[in-house]
Amino acid sequence: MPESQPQREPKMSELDEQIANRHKKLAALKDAGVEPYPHRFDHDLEPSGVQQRFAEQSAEELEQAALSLRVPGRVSALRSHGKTSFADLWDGRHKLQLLIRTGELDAASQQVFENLDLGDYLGATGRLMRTRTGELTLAVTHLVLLAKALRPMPEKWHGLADVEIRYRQRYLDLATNPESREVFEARSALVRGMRRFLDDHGFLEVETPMMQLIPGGAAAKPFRTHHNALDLELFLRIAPELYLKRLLVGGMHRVYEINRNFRNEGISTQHNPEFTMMELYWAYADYQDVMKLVEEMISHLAVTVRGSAQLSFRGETIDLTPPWPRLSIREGIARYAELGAAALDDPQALLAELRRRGAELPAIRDYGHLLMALFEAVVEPHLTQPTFVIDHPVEISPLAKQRKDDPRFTERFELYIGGMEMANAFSELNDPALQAQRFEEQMAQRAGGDEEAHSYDRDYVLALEHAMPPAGGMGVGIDRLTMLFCDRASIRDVILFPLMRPVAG
RNA sequence: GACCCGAUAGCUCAAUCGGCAGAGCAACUGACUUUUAAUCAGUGGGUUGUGGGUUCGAGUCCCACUCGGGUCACCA
Repeated sequence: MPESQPQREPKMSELDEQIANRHKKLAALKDAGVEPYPHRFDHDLEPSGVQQRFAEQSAEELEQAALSLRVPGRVSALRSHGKTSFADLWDGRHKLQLLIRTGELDAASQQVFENLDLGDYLGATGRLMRTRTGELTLAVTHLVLLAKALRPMPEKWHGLADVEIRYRQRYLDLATNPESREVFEARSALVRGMRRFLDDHGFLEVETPMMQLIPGGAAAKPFRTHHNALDLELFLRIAPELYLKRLLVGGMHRVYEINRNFRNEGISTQHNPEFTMMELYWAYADYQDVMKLVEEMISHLAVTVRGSAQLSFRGETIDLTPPWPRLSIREGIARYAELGAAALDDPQALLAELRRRGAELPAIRDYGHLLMALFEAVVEPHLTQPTFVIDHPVEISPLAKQRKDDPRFTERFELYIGGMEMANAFSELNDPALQAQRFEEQMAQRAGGDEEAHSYDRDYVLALEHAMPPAGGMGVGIDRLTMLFCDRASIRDVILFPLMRPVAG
């Protein structure tokens, strides 16, 4: 009597039981001489390719053609009707239905079929046909196992919804949620389109150091690392800027780089510690030229990647048709804070206005920092449609040229779209003495409590002393641009493996 | 870093006022020769994130912790 057996096995959890079942099938296959993880599979098309190529073929045309195809894919559904079964092969984008008549399979194929589980990779050989409901179907003559899945896949209908698992085990997200895969395909198309656009405009793609002695080119806290052989403290770059501008000195007059930057700061829906930036430098141009270039580039990419210059983002329609409005820092504040012209020039009035609004006060309270703090508090929330915010204060723009008509401000722009800062650009400062002076001012700010003030890079000043041509330069956040293009609220939805805290234990 | 919200079967989700922890898919057994979220009959599967507490009784209330999401701060 089974219930009287004292050594009865303890009950297995559901997951353990499913895994055990799959291991049993794996063992059965091995016993039958089936290789469960073969090295390769000669195939004609994946399911998407079959669907694409034969979409227009009628049942009669397929019957006449009597095409034999070899198609690989992951088994995503299994419908058994006794002697006839249907399986779906999935390639992450489309499925191809298999028709399997168990009586008509050879012995090896029969073994594979009897030990099949959802999630297994399969290679099917058969004749392409349409069922009486019109479904494009491969009538299988031979089956090979390409890889055995030892754990169950997420449920087929709802897919994987748990955001934590989607980020930690992105492969499950990609394997089950087509809309997630589409985001990363769009991201790839975006980067490809950007490279093509820049190449077509005579820009040369280059690579500059990711490990730097002095982390320059931006205001941010760096990650530290160490080179053993040289016993050297190094920093992961926060920006490639100063190296790319050294290339301008070297006569590479149109360069760009698309790669990762690393900033040791908080994580949010718009921030990942490593993120992708496109930076370009363009000799003999200034920030006005760069504005025209970037509005042309982004609107062009929207049309080629998304099919329209009008994008839906967070429930609003964003129109990327150029030209985009230019809004100076002071104009913006005057418009949205309704401060008089006199107050705009008066640090005390700016401080009073910040206090009145209960806004965060900057660590450094000079004119430029106060003006920017007020801008961020009152203007930024309004910047849904593409807007070039221009003419930033010199105190926060140590790498930019000053305006000739008002040296308190620089020839700089930040591009805002959908409330996100998408790009940052300026007419590049190339006067070595002035640059040295700006670095000095940054060091003073650092001493004054701003941990993220720029570092003094003497080697960069040395390069400028050899003459850097006048140039416009720009950085564009690729992740955020992808968020805009794909209407995603979080940067984690456009980065394949966002940084996550490890699970305890 | 602060605050708010969340975590239930492999997956997607229920569970009324604190009163026997459930469904669908998936798994397992069986039926079925054109289904496609196949269908039908049956079976198994839970330390309700972790650790405490209150209570006759906790998925539910309280405290702490872990992880995640969101907002703010910082920043691109």
